[in-house]
Amino acid sequence: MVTQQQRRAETRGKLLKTFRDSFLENGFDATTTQSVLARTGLSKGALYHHFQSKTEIMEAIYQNESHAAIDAALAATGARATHVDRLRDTCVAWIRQVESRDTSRILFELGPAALGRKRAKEIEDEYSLRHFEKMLAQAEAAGEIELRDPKLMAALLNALVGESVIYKLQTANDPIPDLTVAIEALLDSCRTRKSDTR
Amino acid sequence: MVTQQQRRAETRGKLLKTFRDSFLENGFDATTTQSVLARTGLSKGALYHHFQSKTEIMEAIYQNESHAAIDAALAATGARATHVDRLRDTCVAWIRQVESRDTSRILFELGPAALGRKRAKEIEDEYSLRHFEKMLAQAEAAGEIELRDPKLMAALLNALVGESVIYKLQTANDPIPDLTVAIEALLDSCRTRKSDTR
DNA sequence: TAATATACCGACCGACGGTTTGTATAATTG
DNA sequence: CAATTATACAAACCGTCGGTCGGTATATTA
Repeated sequence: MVTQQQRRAETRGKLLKTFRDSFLENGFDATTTQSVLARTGLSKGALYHHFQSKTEIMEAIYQNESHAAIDAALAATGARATHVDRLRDTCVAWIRQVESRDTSRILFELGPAALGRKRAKEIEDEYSLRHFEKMLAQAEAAGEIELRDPKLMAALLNALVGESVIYKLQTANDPIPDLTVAIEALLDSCRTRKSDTR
Repeated sequence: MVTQQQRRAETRGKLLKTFRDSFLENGFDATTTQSVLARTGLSKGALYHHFQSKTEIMEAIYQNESHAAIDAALAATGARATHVDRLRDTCVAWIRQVESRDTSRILFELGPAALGRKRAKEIEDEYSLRHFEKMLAQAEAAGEIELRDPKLMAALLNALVGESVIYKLQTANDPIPDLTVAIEALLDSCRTRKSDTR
């Protein structure tokens, strides 16, 4: 006998996975509930039993992907001499891990298109931006930097990383060398005297 | 007797304006062809006589807005001592002019939602990014800076400005002071020795 | 003035996201 | 271990969307 919990998790997972696959294969516009349901063998009843709307599914996919990407970048960044170093290396790790384009397509195409740029940004802020702010706060607490507007600095760092991902996807060029310099420059601009070694 | 040219321009303009107004009032999702046409008093026939698709209208609106915003920023920036100074001030002017939120809502909400982030970026690149690249090229030609990857630098500048606009819209804070520092830092990082006055 | 091209109307279409009613199966209760 | 209830799903159905198409009135051209 199959328990309901098992069925529930299985069906929900299948729906999420099939939506994600369909988006990556056919793009957002071609990812209709009907076509996805046909692929799963499930019906509308199943879909709207597990989710309230198509948007809710898209949010779930976007959120999963966003969290996973950040976690991976953080995991790829070990201990460093200073918080600023660690912050910079996390940004670089973020870019470097974008080898399979799937993650970034979901973050930069699916998100804004399906949820609107505003809502996508909210979800992003909940997690990704919080990490930037936290790392900046740590660096500030350690006396490495001094920030007038920490939230803006976090947003600017985030923008640089995001733009670099898009750049990496659209051109064949490697943005990492220049991005490293750019981030370094940004962080230098708010370094405190005592830690400024130049 | 009314000439066809007059009618054509008038109707086309009315359609564009009403779509734009409706988006700003009701958001993208609520801006349906039917509701807009009801406001104009025109019919579907008229709409699809002047435009091939709803997307084509959105592109036109987005493009108009994008060009106008850049032109305004450039116009607000007079002569400066160096090309780098002028570039920085153009960025600041860009932000400063975002007082009526209409323009930025169209650039940052309508664009990606209606056209997809990819297409929106293409349109942006055609004009906005070209200007950044040109100004960077001038600065480089004058020996002020030295660039390994001019396209990336233009994209990064663009990202900083874009993010600041969003920040300005979502918070009450003024991003200009910190943004100025950030841009300055970015440009400093690729300054040539001879012009480095620090 | 006759012929043609342009501007527009409005009924119509397929497909979309979403709702609702019905049913088999698992979980709970006495 | 029945009887009842809650869960998981099926599928017919609905309103609305963007878009098409044949027809008509007005302007342009020959």
